[in-house]
Amino acid sequence: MQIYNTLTRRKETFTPIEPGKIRMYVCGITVYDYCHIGHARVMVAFDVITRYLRARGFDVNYVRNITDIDDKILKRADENGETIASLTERMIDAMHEDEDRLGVLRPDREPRATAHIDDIVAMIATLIDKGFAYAADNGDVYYRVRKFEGYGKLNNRDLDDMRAGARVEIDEHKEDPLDFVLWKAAKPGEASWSSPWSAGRPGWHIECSAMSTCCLGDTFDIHGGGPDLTFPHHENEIAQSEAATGKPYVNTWMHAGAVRVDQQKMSKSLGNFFTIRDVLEVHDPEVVRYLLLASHYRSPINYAPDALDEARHTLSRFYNALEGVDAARGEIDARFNERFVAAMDDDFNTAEALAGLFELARELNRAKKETPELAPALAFELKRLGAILGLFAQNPTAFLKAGAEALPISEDEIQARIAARAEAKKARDFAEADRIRDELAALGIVLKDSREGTTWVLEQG
RNA sequence: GGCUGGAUGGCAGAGUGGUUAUGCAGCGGACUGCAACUCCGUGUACGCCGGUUCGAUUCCGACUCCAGCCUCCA
Repeated sequence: MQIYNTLTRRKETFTPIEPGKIRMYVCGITVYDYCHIGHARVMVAFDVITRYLRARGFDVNYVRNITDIDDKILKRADENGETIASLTERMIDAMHEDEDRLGVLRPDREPRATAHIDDIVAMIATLIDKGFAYAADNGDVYYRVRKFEGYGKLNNRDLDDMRAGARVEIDEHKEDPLDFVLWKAAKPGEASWSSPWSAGRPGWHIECSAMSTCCLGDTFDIHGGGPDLTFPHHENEIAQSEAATGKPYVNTWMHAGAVRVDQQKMSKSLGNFFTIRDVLEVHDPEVVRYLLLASHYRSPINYAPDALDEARHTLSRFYNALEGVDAARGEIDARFNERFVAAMDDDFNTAEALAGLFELARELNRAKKETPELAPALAFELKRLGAILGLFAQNPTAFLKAGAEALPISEDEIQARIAARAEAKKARDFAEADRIRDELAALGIVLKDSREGTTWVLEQG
């Protein structure tokens, strides 16, 4: 199996530290607002990665943290006039609701920063002992970046090339402008925890070092996250953890590609983001999931509402194939599974894996009319492989009729119209039959005739 | 300025040193009363300029353009 490693900037053969077991940490979100499509991409990407690794027989321990204390949280809670706990609990619940709807399985553990203050303080103390950190007289603790030899290795960056302070205020408490904060002394009235240096709160980077090490050990297999975390967040994590433990931190670094809007990165600071819940108001969660999986997890994708309409249309092709077949395990050509596994083994190439599933769907459609006895096994295989991507779990008819509850006409009335059309057809009154069909089509109801009778679906996309 | 990526047919999007990606749309055919669904067939696509090679979209170099990181951001 090959995985692209951000650290080496190439695909590498993946070998777990402990045979058969994979320890994976992914940076989760800071819970001060609703999740947007960029978050959804990371969630879905690592969900599929986890599902596939498990299907491949690995015992995966998947940890994704929750940042529940930081400046943005303090600010937002203050603006809202609510407590930090109230804000973060609301946002954690919302995040869980969003990912459940997207079919994202929960990580095995979701450690929260506020529950690991002791571990964080202990790691900072170790870094001070080893000379990699220092307490300033304002109560802050900083990491001494130039002391760590490998600093910049994840981003191929040289310390002397960095424009220190070019875009950020230089803090006079720092020995070097590039030093970053490990512990932040609280201002009067701010939430704080006691520490040997001051009453304060952890810096952002240290929590991930502390929690990942706590949950997964000094060295683990995979560390993932969004595209904007490589610098400084992950670079700083490496500096903290390797300085503290004296061991390599992570073997494989994985980063998802950005979600763009109008060719610009979707981000909180640009304000050009779509929240997951807003998108799910108008689109089936599986359609959103399909759209994210239709391109490789590392490529940038441009988010556009039209793309979702097309994704719905495309996904309905699979459901059309699955409709009317009772899937059942059976003998099947091994090439479908082989192509799927080969694609996923090659750095989780979901686009190529899906291309293979389209071939399988075509084979299923062919079987449905030519060799019906083969259809159940093909449908089973399609659903089995789809499940590894978290797709095709819905009832096909339900998917194809999704949105029907909003129609101004009931199922019974539609059936009555279909029966009337059948009568007209029988009487060879095609003008009347077409009139009925057009009338239903105006509502988005598409009729599908077959030897077994007429069924209907809602217009797709 | 430094560092990463990317540029593929009408659109989306994989991939490959010489042979079909895939999906949508289009075109032709089958099925159908006509359609829809489905099936069959159908596209001299690889930013630009050089180089390596028997042969490059695929490797190498220059160039142009796009995006990301260098500040909080998934």
